[in-house]
Amino acid sequence: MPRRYWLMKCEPSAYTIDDLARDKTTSWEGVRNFQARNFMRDQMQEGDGVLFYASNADPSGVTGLATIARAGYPDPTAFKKGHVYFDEGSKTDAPTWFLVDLAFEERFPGIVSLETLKQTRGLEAMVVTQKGSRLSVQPVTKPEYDIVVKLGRKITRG
DNA sequence: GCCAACGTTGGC
DNA sequence: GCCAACGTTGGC
Repeated sequence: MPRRYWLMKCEPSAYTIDDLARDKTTSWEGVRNFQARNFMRDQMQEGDGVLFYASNADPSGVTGLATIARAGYPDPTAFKKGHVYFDEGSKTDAPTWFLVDLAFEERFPGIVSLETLKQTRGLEAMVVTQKGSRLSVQPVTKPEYDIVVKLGRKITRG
């Protein structure tokens, strides 16, 4: 299985690339969307590349890189009664929700803004640049990933 | 804070 | 199985 590439969104008020740099690894808990769940449960493999995307930010955009440190496994927060991510329908013997672990890889010197992504040739088909795209876990092609990495390392400010 | 676009739910 | 109503996402 060749290495795959992904984009994962998070609001800065919840978690940032700096938090990940500090923590080294984190569990991507709380995703409650079936499409995103399916990617994490069925397709993500250890070592896959991740574009870390800050949504609802100023500006929104890719702030760095991570790798998948652990492939999909049941989201423990779904089983915790009283937890914000608790889901009564998710049973330990038949879990509804899954997550992956991320490992910090790189923090870009600036943000590759959504506007930049939209204006960059080769990224026209990226899910995140499509109008109304709300999916928080998205597949990214290797050419797209490479272009964003190049942009991220080049950019000098947010 | 607004609101368009989207996903989910539930009545029928 | 349709679809209106509702809640959420996320750019602006």
